[in-house]
Amino acid sequence: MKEKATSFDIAHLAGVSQSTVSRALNNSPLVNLETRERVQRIAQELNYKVDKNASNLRKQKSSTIALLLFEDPTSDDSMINPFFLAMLGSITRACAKANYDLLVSFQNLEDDWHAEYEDSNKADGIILLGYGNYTDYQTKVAQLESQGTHFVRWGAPDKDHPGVSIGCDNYQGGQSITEHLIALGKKTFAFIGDNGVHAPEFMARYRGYTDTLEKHNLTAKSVQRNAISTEDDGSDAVRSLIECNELPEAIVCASDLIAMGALRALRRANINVPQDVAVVGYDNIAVSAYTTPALSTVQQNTNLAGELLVDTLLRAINNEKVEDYLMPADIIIRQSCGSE
Amino acid sequence: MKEKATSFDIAHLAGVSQSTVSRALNNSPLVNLETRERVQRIAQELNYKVDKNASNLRKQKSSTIALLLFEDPTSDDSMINPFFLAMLGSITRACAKANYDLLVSFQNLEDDWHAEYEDSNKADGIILLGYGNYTDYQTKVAQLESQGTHFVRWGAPDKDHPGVSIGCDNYQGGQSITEHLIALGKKTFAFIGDNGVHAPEFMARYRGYTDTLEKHNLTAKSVQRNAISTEDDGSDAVRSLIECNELPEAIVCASDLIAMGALRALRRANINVPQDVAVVGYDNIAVSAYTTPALSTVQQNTNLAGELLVDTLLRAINNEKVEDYLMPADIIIRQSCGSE
DNA sequence: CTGAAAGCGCTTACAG
DNA sequence: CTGAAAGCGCTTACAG
Repeated sequence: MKEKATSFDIAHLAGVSQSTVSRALNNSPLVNLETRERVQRIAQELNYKVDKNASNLRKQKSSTIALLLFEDPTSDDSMINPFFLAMLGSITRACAKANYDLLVSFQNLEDDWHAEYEDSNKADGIILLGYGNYTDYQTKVAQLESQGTHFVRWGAPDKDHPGVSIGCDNYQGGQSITEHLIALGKKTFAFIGDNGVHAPEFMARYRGYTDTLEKHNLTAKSVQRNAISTEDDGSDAVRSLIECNELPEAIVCASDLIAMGALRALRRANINVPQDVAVVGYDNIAVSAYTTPALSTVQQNTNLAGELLVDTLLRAINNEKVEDYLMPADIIIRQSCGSE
Repeated sequence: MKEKATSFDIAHLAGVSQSTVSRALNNSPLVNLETRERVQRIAQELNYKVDKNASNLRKQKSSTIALLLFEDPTSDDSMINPFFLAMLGSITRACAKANYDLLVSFQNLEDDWHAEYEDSNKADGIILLGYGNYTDYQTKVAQLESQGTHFVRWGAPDKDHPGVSIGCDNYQGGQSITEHLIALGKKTFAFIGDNGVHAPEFMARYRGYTDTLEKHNLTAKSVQRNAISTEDDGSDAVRSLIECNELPEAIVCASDLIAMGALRALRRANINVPQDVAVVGYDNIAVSAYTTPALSTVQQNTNLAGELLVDTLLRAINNEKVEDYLMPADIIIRQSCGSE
């Protein structure tokens, strides 16, 4: 195993100064074409790579962005929400395309994020990804902002929220799927999911749902059940619906995971979906295509989202003006709502 | 937004030299307790963080490991295999526990991995994760080794393979699930999955399967169909089984994704699982618990795997002796094999 | 177009 | 226990 080559080694071999090597390797137009090619050839032969630490230290930037995945402390620790995993994939790809490295880290909301702002040195900017309660981490985000850290957050844009947000139009998603159910002739509804201030995404979906019902004069027949976001929560909520004799014609779930639980509880109670009751979810996670019946749901375009997040952050890093962006939500119709 | 503080700023405020600041911040026992505490307090007040680039450059290490996720070029580009996603989660957590950062990057087998050895500067070691053909990337891995790069690979340990491998016992997994089916009284079998040299994991599962059949004198009634690893492959293979009138009592799939496709093709052909035919998968991806019927499968313990991978790599980085490790595979029995 | 020199912010022998 | 100094490997004004 040879010592790792430095730019001085190349300079020596190429018969030029180390400055010229650096310029040649960075494709500076200042350097003579022939010299540049010679230097690059030698660098390749030696399998030389610039030392990122040195280069970053000198340039005072890292060409790296950090992804902070924080999970709601109530969610199942062992399994990451598949939606975030999909986002992670698209973010990874978007970073690669932009020639940025991606540092990934999981955080709990309670954690001391200091461990991560520390990344202001290791990363040029931060992507914040996770559902959860604004107010819980607002102070931390505000601190990021006051430190001048560049960051973008995944979530519903919100005037009160510091920094830039990219999100999916949860209100419109809730509207669209509810409109679809109404068009299918459903008259009574239940919504399963937290509609409180602690889950703004869910709340927006809920508002889209209730506003649409209201528009069609169907509000009176709607009930709502709380469920955080796990399968068990969904199952419990549906069981309670059954026990209270409040089972409606259509159940709108705030997430696919909740809908999985709802389907399970209905199956156990020998209630047929979609014949007896229609069920819809939200997120279009991979599983939703494989349930029986396959779940109708609302899709957030994770590929687009990843690109948008990375592009926006990169523009922010370059001190360009960046703005919130709200992506449209698309409904995916499968069997669970009985449209066929 | 203030300028970022440096160790000199702290030295100035604390009335000590910059060297002492550095030592105090690194908890060097050399420095007087009182001085150390004063320095640390001031550092905290200024929200000072050591510049990782400078520190890494000086120490010539990065406290970062890189994860190279390479995907088989034949697999569906848009969706990452959920198994790898689960691994990614556990690796992320294991890194965090060890106070290492994780750089994530996706690679195609065709890619020039140079872009990543480049990480020898940015990362102290590399984790290689992905199914696929050894021979395809063997030269690249050999090059990693010859450069003295520290790396660990996820996959079946193999004497011919350069470097250290951590993997799951695919042979034993194939055995266990086949034994279970035989115990249930199944007499005729089909295996769906590539059993060639290009997919060593699948081949090991296949050998576990055939050896077990042989042990029970059931070989004659076994057929094998090729399928790379996607759902469509599994569906195609089962259709062909049906068309050729070769449908057995039990179908052993080399992966859960293949099994998903198998279930779909059987449902379309109005063949009942598990009454008419038993189906089992491999991987225990999240989806497998939600199919109808729920899929019996073989689990690789991703949490343990992530920890093992990180621990082993870290030991390799410290130039400790590291060895291949083969994790046991556990069977997960659900409804699709008709045991209930 | 090229070179000599400064300096990014640390850590760590070396000397006291 | 502490300080002055060197140096990690680059990039980039500055001067020619």
